[in-house]
Amino acid sequence: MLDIKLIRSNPDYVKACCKKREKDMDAVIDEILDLDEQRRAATAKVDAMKAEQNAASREIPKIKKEGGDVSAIMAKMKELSATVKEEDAKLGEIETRQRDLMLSLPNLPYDDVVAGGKENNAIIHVWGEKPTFDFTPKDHVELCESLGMIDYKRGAKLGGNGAWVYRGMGARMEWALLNFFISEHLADDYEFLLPPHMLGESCGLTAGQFPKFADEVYKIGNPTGEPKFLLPTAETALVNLHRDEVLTLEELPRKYCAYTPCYRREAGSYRSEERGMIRGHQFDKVEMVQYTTAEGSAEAFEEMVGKAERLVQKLGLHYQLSKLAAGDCSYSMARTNDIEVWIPSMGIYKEVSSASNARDYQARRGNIKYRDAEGKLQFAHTLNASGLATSRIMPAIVEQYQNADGSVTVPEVLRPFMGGIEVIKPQK
RNA sequence: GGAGAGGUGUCCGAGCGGUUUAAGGAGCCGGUCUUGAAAACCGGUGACCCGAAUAGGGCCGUGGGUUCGAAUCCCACCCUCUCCGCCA
Repeated sequence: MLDIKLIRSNPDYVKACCKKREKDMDAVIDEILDLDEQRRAATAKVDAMKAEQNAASREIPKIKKEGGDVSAIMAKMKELSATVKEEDAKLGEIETRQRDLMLSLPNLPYDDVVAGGKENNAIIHVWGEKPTFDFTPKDHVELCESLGMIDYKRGAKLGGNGAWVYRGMGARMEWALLNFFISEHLADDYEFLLPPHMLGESCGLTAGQFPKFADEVYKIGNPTGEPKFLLPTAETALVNLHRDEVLTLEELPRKYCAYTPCYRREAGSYRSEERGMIRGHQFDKVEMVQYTTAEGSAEAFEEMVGKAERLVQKLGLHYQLSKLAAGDCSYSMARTNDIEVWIPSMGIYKEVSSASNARDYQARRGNIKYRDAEGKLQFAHTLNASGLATSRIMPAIVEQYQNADGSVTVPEVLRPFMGGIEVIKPQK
């Protein structure tokens, strides 16, 4: 959520920022400002009436005690009470509408984030080189099947389209990847968490998935009580950890990492080129989240990008680092860098990590604060970065590390997590 | 799933319709005293909205309701604890 004071004082800047993201929010912003004036006027009116009620409430017992007659004043107050109720309801409607509109606004991109969509993304640097093969390389779907790593057919039988079963060396490698990532984060003093996968509505609201992207998560209806949803990323859980809390300066930055599957509907986004596990409804990811001070978030962002990059480097995978244009940044984010790994069979780079700085956007939604050096309350900054998502790392590994005989060499850093296995050989 | 108990300010805790502007502690900050500290005593100590304001409003799990007036009464929901049941 954005600061209403900023929208009030500089609506043109906010409008321009939205346009950088290719979102025309002019009408919404104008309505917010209009509602804001209505709200302030209505607040003044209602508050004045309530002050009168309070004064009468103090008088009535006094008069009663002195044996006076209160029927007249009570009749008058009854009338006022009805008016207050009415006006308060109107005010409530204005507030709700204003809040809904506020929640629908995207985060404002940093000034150095360029305008436009995907096509304006810029490559910051490229690491490693495209592997070359003196044989005809196979794609990951074929490799994973022939190596008995992934069972797509039975995955579909169990979970339908976009589901697969890791098995044998596939399951071993998946588990090894997750353990490798976590061990690296532990070494960097990130606290390891395993959060619940079913979250309450307010988690989605704070993270910024709701209301905008409510249709893209799996909802879990219950016969009684409030509905829950399956988290689309561990960020949704981690960023809610300190919701409605005041953190102390000493405990910032807070660094967390968590492993969870990510559940996404991916409605309508499946393309035929995205075969195999490039885009699934459930994939595994280790996520990093930091809570920082306002001053500390820029540095934290660089740290997290660097950490994610190092993971890909240690795996020896060729990748590129991109700085996303405003329109391609996540809705809640002021800045996003993507790490995209080379998938030889597709001839393109695919995102394996997205690192973003939300600044105070999520903190405002979730009321996450800290006390600064002067003792004043400030909204915390939240950042997140995948570290990493496995569902594209494994295709990249099997394709980039494949050998002429159809085997796949296991990246060295994973071997300790796979019982020392060096090569995954085709099954007989 | 059933029964019971409970959710109050940074923490503990009172409060059961109108002297509550949320008692009383503890903690924290400042002061007095002291060589210094402790103790004792005195004063201060919340987040939010509106506003020029030291004026007002709102906040006692959340949302409704009753009332001239609700932390206090009623309803629904959420959460915690205890016991029972169910448990691939």
